[in-house]
Amino acid sequence: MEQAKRQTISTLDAGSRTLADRVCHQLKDDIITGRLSQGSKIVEEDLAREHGVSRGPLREAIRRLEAMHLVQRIPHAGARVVTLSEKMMSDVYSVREALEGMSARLAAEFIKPKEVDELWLLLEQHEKNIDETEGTVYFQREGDVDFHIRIAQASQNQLLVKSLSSELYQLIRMCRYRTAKAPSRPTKALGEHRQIVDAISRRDGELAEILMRRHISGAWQIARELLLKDHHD
Amino acid sequence: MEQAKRQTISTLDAGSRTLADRVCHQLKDDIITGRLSQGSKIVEEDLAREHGVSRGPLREAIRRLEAMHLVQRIPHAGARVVTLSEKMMSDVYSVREALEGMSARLAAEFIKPKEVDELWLLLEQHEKNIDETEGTVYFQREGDVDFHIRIAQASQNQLLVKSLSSELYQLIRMCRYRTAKAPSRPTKALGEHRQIVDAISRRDGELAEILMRRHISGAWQIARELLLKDHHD
DNA sequence: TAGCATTGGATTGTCAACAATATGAAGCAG
DNA sequence: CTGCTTCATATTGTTGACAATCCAATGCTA
Repeated sequence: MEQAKRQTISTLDAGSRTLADRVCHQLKDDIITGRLSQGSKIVEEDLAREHGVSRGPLREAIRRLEAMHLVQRIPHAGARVVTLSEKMMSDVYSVREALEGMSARLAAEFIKPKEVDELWLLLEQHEKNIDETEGTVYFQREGDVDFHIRIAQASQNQLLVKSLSSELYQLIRMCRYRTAKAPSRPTKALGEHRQIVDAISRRDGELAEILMRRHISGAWQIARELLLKDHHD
Repeated sequence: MEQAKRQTISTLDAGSRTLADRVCHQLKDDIITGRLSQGSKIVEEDLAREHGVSRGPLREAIRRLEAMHLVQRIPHAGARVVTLSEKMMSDVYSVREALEGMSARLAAEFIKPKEVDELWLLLEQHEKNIDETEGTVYFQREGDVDFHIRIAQASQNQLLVKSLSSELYQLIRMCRYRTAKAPSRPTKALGEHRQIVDAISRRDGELAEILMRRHISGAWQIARELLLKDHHD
């Protein structure tokens, strides 16, 4: 009954037991929100002083950010914040499509009854949030990520969960942040989520995969159009 | 004309510019070949002394191995070599299927004419190697990895290349090492590779993806049967 | 003036000592 | 005898100083 405490994934919690954890968490947010601008160079000593830690923990933090694809590092030459070009974002969505498509397929095969119930419950909460907040879809976005992560967990594939939640998740958040001004279409997304859960609960893996891939590739189309519009202003 | 020198991926070359690079490379091989047995605990100071470096570079090496999913680390509790259970291997092959399926699909869309020629050339060399070595299929295995990496590169998706070659590649090698006693079926694999390249060169992404996924899931079936047999001896 | 070697400064890589934390054994209460 | 507490030890986390490397500005030569 106390396994819930141990279950928290280290990359998600902010309470961080170690200095490197805390600095990594802060830097991660700084990069995603743009406080550390894209392409800017990272100087270890400066950042270390700025965050009140030694270079050791900071180096570890940077290495973890590298694993999240948030910084690019070259030996002896230093690290730079990743530049999120349209091409890069396209790459991210492609990988997402592949990984989450497999997620949905496996989830249909291996999901536990309890997890199905929890998914339906989650979607109900989403619907309420949409009705209440109407225009303010920020919470919906967080919930959206939650939804996708839960599907991955339902697949019972630990490597998939790790790849998505630890390695790709932050990059996805960064993409979202750039196209956050979108009016979005939470209702449509919710409907698609429902279809996916429905397919999964009916154990139709093939359909679940197709729906999930269409869902993600659709999201990319919307995001892409937004980027093009931004280019024209 | 000198871009070829710079093109070498840091995670692949053994000549390593930094101590952490070299130690990481050595540890990686130690884990894959079993010199560091699965599940064994990793003590920083011991390994550092053993490899003639300080704890600093060794810690970095371990963190990189963690990013390759070769070791699991718990704060303040230390790191252990990953245990490659059948379930774990199954997870790896599922992720491979998703990622490399997308690779093939994108390659069909974006591959350059020059790369198509190089792929056909590669397959010819494989055929020669099979004829010459007959039973000794070790080189084929190396070449096989080369084939899959090249498809990823042909997809023009940098994230895909990185995910496969840096993060998953070593885990795949480790799986292979466990099922290496297999008589394998290089000729059959070669035929499947041909089909895949054929589909790609005809720009049929959908088919290329299906063929690639079937190819990988087939390889897993073979490997799985081998594991079951091993269990019975 | 253009091109190249040199050198100074900045930045990363490496080291060894110190502090914080967890693991396991021993002792004690119940 | 069992379960908990306490404490010693081993191991990881952190720090600041030192060495190796790279980058750019400077001056020299043709």
